[in-house]
Amino acid sequence: MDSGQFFFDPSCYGNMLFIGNGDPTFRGARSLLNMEETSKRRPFFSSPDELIDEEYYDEQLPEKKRRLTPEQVHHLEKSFETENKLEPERKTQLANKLGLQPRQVAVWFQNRRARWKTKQLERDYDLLKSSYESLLSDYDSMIKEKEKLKSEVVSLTEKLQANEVAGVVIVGQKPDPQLPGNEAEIGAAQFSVKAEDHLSSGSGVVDDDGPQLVDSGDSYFPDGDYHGCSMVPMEGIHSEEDDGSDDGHSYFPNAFAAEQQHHEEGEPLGWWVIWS
DNA sequence: TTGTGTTTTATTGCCTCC
DNA sequence: GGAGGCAATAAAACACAA
Repeated sequence: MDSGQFFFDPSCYGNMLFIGNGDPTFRGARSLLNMEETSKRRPFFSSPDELIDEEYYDEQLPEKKRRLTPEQVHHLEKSFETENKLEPERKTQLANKLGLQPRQVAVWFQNRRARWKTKQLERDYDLLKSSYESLLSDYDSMIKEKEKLKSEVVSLTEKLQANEVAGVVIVGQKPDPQLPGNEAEIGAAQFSVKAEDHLSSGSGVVDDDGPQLVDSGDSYFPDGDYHGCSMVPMEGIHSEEDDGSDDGHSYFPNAFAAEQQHHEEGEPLGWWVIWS
C-alpha cells in the first residue's frame, strides 16, 4: 500500500489510523472520502440480524477491518448468482439491507468476480488438459494404425515382386503394337483388367507409372473420408479474435462442446490436429 | 503457542465507456 | 472528466500443522 496505510496498534486493539499522502487525484480523493465516511459511521455489522455476532465483535472497535458475517455473505452470494454485475440501485439496496456501506458491497462484488474468474480459469485449464490428453491418445492410435498399414503394404509388395520374378503374373505388360488389331485390343484390355484387379484388391500395388500408395506425407485417405469420418477442421476451434467475450461460462466453450460431442458420438477425435 | 499458508477485505493505478 | 471495472497488491483474519 503506497498511498495510504492502516496501522494496527495492539495497545488500543481495533483502532485504525489512516495516513493519507495528500494524493490530489480522484482515487486518492475517493479513498479519503471513503475513510471519512467510514469514520462517521457505525461499525460494519449493525443490522438486527448481526446482533448474534455482537458478543464476538463487541470488544472490537469500529474501524478494525472485519469479515462479513455468514448472513451477509449469504445474501451477497445470492445476489451475485442472480447477476454478477452490480448496478447502483441494487448496490444501495443491498447496502441498506445488510447494514454495509455501498462501497463495501461494490468491493465485495469486485473481489467475488475476481474469485469466480480464477475458478473459471482453473476449470478451463482442466478441460483443456483432458481434451489434450484425449487427442494425444487418439493421435497415438492413428500413428500405430498407420505403421501397421505401411508394413502391410511393404509385405504385399514383396510378395507381388516375388510372383513377378517367378513369371506367375505379369502386371503392366503392354500390348504389342506389332500384333494384328484385334489382338492388340485384347492385350490392352488384359492390361487394363490386370491393373484394375490390383487396384481393387486392396494391396495397393501398381506399376511404377501408376499412383503410389506410399507415405508421401499426405493423407492415406485423399478423399477426406476414413471409416465414415470426414477430415474437416473441428468445429468450435477458432481464434481468440472470434470470441473473447466473458459470457459467464467457459473461456473456450465451443471447443469443449465440439470435443464433448465427438466423445458422445464415439467418433475419432482430432482430425484437425492429425491432418493439419 | 507459533510459524506459515490461505482467504478475505480493501486500496491503488490504469483503462474504457459515456 | 466522472463512474465503474479490472489487475495487482497490501494487510487483516483465519486455518492448521508442529
